[in-house]
Amino acid sequence: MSSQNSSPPAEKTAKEPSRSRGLKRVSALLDGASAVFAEAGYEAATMTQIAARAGASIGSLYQFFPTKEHVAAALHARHLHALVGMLDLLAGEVRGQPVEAVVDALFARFVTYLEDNPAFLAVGERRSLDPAVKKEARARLRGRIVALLGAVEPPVAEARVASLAAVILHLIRVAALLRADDDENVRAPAIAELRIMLKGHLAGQGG
Amino acid sequence: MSSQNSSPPAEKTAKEPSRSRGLKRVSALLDGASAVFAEAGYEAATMTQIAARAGASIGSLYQFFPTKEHVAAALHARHLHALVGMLDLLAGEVRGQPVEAVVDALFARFVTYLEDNPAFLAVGERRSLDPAVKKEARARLRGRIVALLGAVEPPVAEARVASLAAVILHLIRVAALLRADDDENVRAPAIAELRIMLKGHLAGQGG
DNA sequence: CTTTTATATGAGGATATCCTCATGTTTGTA
DNA sequence: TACAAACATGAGGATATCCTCATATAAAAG
Repeated sequence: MSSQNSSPPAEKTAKEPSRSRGLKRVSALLDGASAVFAEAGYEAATMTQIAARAGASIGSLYQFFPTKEHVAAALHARHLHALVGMLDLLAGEVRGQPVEAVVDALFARFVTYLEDNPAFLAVGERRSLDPAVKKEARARLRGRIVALLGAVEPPVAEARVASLAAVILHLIRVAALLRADDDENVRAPAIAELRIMLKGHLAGQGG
Repeated sequence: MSSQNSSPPAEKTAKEPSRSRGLKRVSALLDGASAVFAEAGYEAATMTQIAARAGASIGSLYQFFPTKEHVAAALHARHLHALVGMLDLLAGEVRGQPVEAVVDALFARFVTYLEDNPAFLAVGERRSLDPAVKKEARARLRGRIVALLGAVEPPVAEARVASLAAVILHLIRVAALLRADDDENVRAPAIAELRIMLKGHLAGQGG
């Protein structure tokens, strides 16, 4: 019924660049894709736009990414890698600090990242994304939040760490999306309310 | 750059049905659109699929909806109307009850509605939706939640009703989306955590 | 019954997108 | 330098979607 879908199949394999020129090209192509996906969303983005934005020809784009799906997948992986790295770095910085401080820092950085890289949400929530991949991505991020909560002093009740991490991850997305949804009059108090609520909840658990 | 977009323009006007046969047809067409949008999302849905699903010809579809955008707009309006009606009904039922009960009932019905009508989220979050329309829709729904919170006993602090409503509306969406995102092991505890958090927050405000 | 208006239908025009491919250019290497 | 392999390029084929339109039927009006 549809032309360019592929959940289980997608037989084509991406060709990896081997020379330095190819590496730069791929990077530029992903940057271009990032811009286009952010502006138009995954489905409305066109391969021609992406190539143009990267200063490359359409043929060059297809040399490395045999499908638009492959572009999105590569971008998704790239951002996931960056995010995980960021969270690991953060874990080192805040080890031993109280929950409130840790969650504050986590919120601040994560939300900033999502705002600065809207393409991540665009490719991370596209309809064609394999649900298994999506779940695994979420699980990875949750895992890092669990690690953050596990190194907090005084410690959080072990039993609730997992569900807390899930809730926090969702709230972060809400906070990021909230900026676009409502206008300033609604948004600022709502974000404040969100933080107060979460902090109150955390205070009740920990100590 | 793109073929079927229209944020400000969209000059074409939809023709309203005047005979009973036309009314039925429009209803059937919207039902078909609902099913297709829910399964494929707005962008991947095709007018041919919608017409087929409604048991109508493609020409008949275009008779009443000159554009796919018009179909989505009509569906959006229809669901908004239904939701507002539901919330008004609920307001009558829970008047004078404590916050916790009201919020529980609100969550239950709203989330159920969103789960039963996934097309509403599909058309409500499509990229081509005019931001002004989106904001207005959110404002309408927030307004009804404000009304609900205003008729609670004992009363909630007036100053926070607005931001509470905004937060609740977002949490409802999270709860609805959460079902699809994570698997049962994560999801159930996360929803429980969300409710506990919100209730704790409300208890702290009200009495 | 006749006329007029609303509704029904599906082939096909216009367009846009994904992707291929034959050919040319650069880069690394022997 | 000479050769091979990686990379670059853009015209155009295949396809799919949106939407139009000429024509046909049902239903209300006169």
